[in-house]
Amino acid sequence: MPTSIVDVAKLAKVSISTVSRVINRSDLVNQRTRARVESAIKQLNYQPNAFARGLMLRRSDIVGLVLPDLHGEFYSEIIRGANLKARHLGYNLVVSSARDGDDSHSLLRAIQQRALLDGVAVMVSELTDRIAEVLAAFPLPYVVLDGEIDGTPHDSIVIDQRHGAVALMRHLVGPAGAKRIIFVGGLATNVDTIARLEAYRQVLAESGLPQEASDVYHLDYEYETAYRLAREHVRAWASAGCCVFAANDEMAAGIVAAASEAGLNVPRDLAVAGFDDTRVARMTRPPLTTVRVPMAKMGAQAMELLCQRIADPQRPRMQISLQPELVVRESCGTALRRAADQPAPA
Amino acid sequence: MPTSIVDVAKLAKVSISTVSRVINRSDLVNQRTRARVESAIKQLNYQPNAFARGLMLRRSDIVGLVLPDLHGEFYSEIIRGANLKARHLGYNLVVSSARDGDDSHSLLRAIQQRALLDGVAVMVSELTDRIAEVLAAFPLPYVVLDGEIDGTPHDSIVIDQRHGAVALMRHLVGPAGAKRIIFVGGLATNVDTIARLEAYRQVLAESGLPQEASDVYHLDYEYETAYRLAREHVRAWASAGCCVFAANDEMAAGIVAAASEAGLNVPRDLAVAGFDDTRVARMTRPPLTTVRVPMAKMGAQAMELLCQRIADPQRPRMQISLQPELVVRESCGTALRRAADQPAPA
DNA sequence: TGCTGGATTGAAAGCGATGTCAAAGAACTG
DNA sequence: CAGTTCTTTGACATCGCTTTCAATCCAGCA
Repeated sequence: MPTSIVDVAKLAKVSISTVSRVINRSDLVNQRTRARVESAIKQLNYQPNAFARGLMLRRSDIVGLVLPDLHGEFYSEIIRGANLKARHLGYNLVVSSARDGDDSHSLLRAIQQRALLDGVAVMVSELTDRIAEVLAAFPLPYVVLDGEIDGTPHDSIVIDQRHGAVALMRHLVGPAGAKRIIFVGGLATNVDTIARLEAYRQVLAESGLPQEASDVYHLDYEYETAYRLAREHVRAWASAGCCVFAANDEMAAGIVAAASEAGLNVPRDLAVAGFDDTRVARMTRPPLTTVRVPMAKMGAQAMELLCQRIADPQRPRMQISLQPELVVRESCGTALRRAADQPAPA
Repeated sequence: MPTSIVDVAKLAKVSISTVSRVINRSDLVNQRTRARVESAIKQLNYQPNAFARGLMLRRSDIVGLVLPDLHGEFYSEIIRGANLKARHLGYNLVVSSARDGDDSHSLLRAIQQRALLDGVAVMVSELTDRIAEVLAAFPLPYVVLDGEIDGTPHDSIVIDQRHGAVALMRHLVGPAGAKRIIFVGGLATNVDTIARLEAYRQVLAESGLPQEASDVYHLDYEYETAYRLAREHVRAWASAGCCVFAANDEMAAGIVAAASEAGLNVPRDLAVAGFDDTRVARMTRPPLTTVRVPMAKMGAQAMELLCQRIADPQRPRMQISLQPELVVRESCGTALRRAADQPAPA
């Protein structure tokens, strides 16, 4: 029922080839003919059929971004960066989330089955063997976001978490002058927690601070949980001259809240640091010292890499590593300050 | 280069018609033949070409969701609800954001131009004439999210903000016992702010509380701004027996923080209410009384409506109105409590 | 044996675009 | 004016699938 190229051709009294040329801005069509065709197109409100077009061209100029979940700022930052870059590169971006009653495996399959995309960037919460397997047989150009840092056989963008966490820890033992550091992380199996915990241990070791197993807590990345834990410990921590390194900003915020309620002054009595530099980091009093993970950049780089792969499927795989950045705010007692209160550059 | 239906047919020694039947689970193909074809498909790792398929079927089973922006929890909630529902209805959902160097108009155009979608749900920050015009000429089934409540010529889902704000205000003047209410909103031109402010005025009027122009502040929905404002006023507000109605949770959180710092007890000295019931609402001490906007539901309803429209393009337009829900937590002094601390049902 | 009819299968006609190639004029050269 | 080139146009094959529609096979039946 919708108008096709044939209708336009008829109305303009030309062949479909000519119409096609006009659409694709080929320059071998006469000015007057072009005008006639264009007016016919307008008159019929004609839109080329994308399926037919894609069938011939074998491309849609659309790339996908699959995230494990759409909650949280990380993801919207990634999307923002990816979107912008994709558009610069001449692609449209569509986003899909994997969770919600469906695991990433089956999502990949869905996309794979009816791929109308030229490529996808996938971020998975865990790069399991199953998923790796699916990817290996993936019929589409793809890149992996935040994959493993060591020789995966995929194009990927990785964040050097370890590096960021080390920087933060060094700040705590250095300028912030911690005598003892409490680590509050997520589950012990969580890859992010693992990386951050390793950095924690490394810096404690290299600076000769005490490493007590009881200084490490494994929670669930939630505000409320950290708040409850802190309520029981803040006084003890404060009197022991501790700093707290929370593995994300939300937990750090919960700890700051508990400390304030206990009448402690952050950072004087208890310094607290977070991780991720999400919106919450600026929503505590005082705002949090944290580590900014360059999410927007990650999205952008992913698109860049993806488009290179689309352009040249033979190109050898690449891994790009991104460095997080230490953001010093008032929650860790120090004179150091940085012009870091602006949103990350796109 | 990728395998096509012809390759499968050859390998299985059947015609492409038969392969097609197997793919589409037609039941008029012999068991043994089917098995042969299926094994060939597996062996070749064959995936039907989605363009060719779409060209014939005139559908892709993919629907789109276009949001003005992907920041914030609203959006992820909408996406969550929409995703789930879309899948139930047999569609895949892709999401696109409109902002970021591109206005929604041009995004719509992009989608429109190369539509591979069966339909879209669009949410625009402002339903300007320009956009309405684009929509009117839209060649695809679509629904509008959070459009205007009065007779737009589109299928749309609207949230009855007014209703929610009235419920909250009545709670403040009733159980919370406010003598005077401060309104902290966004820009005076913002549609959300306008609706909430109207409710504010209405309830003040009906309950005979004072309406001072100076009790209404127009900020920018940001935590920091509200915090700064509150720092100057909280003591005065508290001693006047005020409640604060902030037009979103972030500003409410900023106000709570300022009050706590000033040594005031929330809610005893100053009651504060927010709006939206975002994650932040549970990240203040005490947690915020607020209004939950049923975002997930909105997404789901949008998909439902969209799919109905796709199924029957002739169906008359529909408007669906969704009611927000008052969520009472400790930030407004009251004995009233509700089982409202769980995440919204999907 | 010859027919009817159900179960399978294949041949071929699109779907709506792109792109190749040749044809038709127009313009230019000798 | 014939021959050559350039510009502009149209015919038609093609992409990979779905979907008639007809053909084939074989059982059942008179």
